[in-house]
Amino acid sequence: MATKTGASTRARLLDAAEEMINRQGFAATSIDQIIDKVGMTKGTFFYHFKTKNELARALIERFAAADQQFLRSSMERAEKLSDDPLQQVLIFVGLLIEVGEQLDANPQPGCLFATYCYERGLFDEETHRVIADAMMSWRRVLGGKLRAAAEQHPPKTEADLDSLADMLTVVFEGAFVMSRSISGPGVFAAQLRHYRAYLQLLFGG
Amino acid sequence: MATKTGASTRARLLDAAEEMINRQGFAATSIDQIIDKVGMTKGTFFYHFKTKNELARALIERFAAADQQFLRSSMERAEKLSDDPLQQVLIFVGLLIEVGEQLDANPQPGCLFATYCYERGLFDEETHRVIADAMMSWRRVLGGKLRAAAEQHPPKTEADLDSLADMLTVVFEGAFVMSRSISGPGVFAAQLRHYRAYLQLLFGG
DNA sequence: GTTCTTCTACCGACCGGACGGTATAATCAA
DNA sequence: TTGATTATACCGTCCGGTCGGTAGAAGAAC
Repeated sequence: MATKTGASTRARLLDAAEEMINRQGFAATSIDQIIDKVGMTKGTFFYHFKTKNELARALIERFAAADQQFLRSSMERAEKLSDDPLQQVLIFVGLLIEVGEQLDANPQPGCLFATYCYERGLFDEETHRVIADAMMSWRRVLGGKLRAAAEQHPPKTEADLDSLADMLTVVFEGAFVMSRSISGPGVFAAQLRHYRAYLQLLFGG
Repeated sequence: MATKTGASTRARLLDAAEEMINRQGFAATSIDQIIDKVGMTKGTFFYHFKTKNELARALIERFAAADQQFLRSSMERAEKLSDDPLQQVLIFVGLLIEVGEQLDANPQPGCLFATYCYERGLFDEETHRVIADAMMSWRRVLGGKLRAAAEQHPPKTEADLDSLADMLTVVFEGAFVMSRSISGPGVFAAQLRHYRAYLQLLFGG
């Protein structure tokens, strides 16, 4: 069917672009390189994307959608496994540690959010907003849980719970930089375990 | 004096390049843009740097040297203020929090290490090694202190001290991403305070 | 059931300009 | 004079983007 091939062609372009942008950034990834990789022509590319920057937006929207779905499904899983908000958070971080272990097995894991934010000047406001919204929703979901947890388990130290929620994102993004810069085993898993240990110590275990 | 102007010319090129690379990345920063900004010509640029990638290496080496000096001087200051290794670490992180507050006042703070690692494919092995060495020396210096601290104050939980040292770098780099992506006050300071709180809880205080 | 039209999907030659880089002359202090 | 430094003009390549066109499926009309 016509529509089917069209959709898969678009997806293949997005896949190729994401992989190359991950390695060398957006500006250094030319349209020629992308179409060469998937064996298509320029006409095809510009049929699916009006400009290179529209590709960028489509990419980040796809990435953010997957990110959101992962956030929600992981939190739902955690909620099914315990009724205590603190335990839910710890299980949630535990699920992320599993993902971290997969990332650690990857040769060069990358996050499109970070890639874009280091070439920030190239993208428009709407693209920036997609990234900001994604991060804010992690803060909202995890922050809400942390507040519920704090009610039942008063923290040992005064701590701002929004920035504590942000810290998960911060650790994740920082781990990307470190795992790319130095070759060592288990960066993500180790860092996320520290974050979990902090939560355990803070809320008392 | 000839040498003097030469040196300052070179430095001005490096300054301009760093600022623009910070905003839009390396690939998207053209030599023409750099020389326009400082009001020079191409001949001048290529007298000082054989290629664009040599500029990249000079930039990262200058950045890494400053980073190293900051690491050593901060640790020395901390060592003068206390004899207890744990207190030294906590003071050290406290000094970083002060730096974090300055970064938070900045409109778009950036770290060249992270910028390069998100355009990794563009740089040669030696450039990568400069970054890896810098991160390793943070691990070495802070990790050493943490081991000394752990002897006198046994940690509440089993914790790998190298990755605990790495966590400072991780938090720092992650905070760059977050502070660029969402506009909110005090990202660096808040995140580094969480790191310090973790250390305090872990080693008991 | 064959003609005409329309639509999606794709192709590849081409354009102007920007890119990294070079060649070489001019300037100037010591 | 010499060597460090700066200016100007230029080169070939690659860049993002345009454009005219093709193939083929799906209707619609008769």
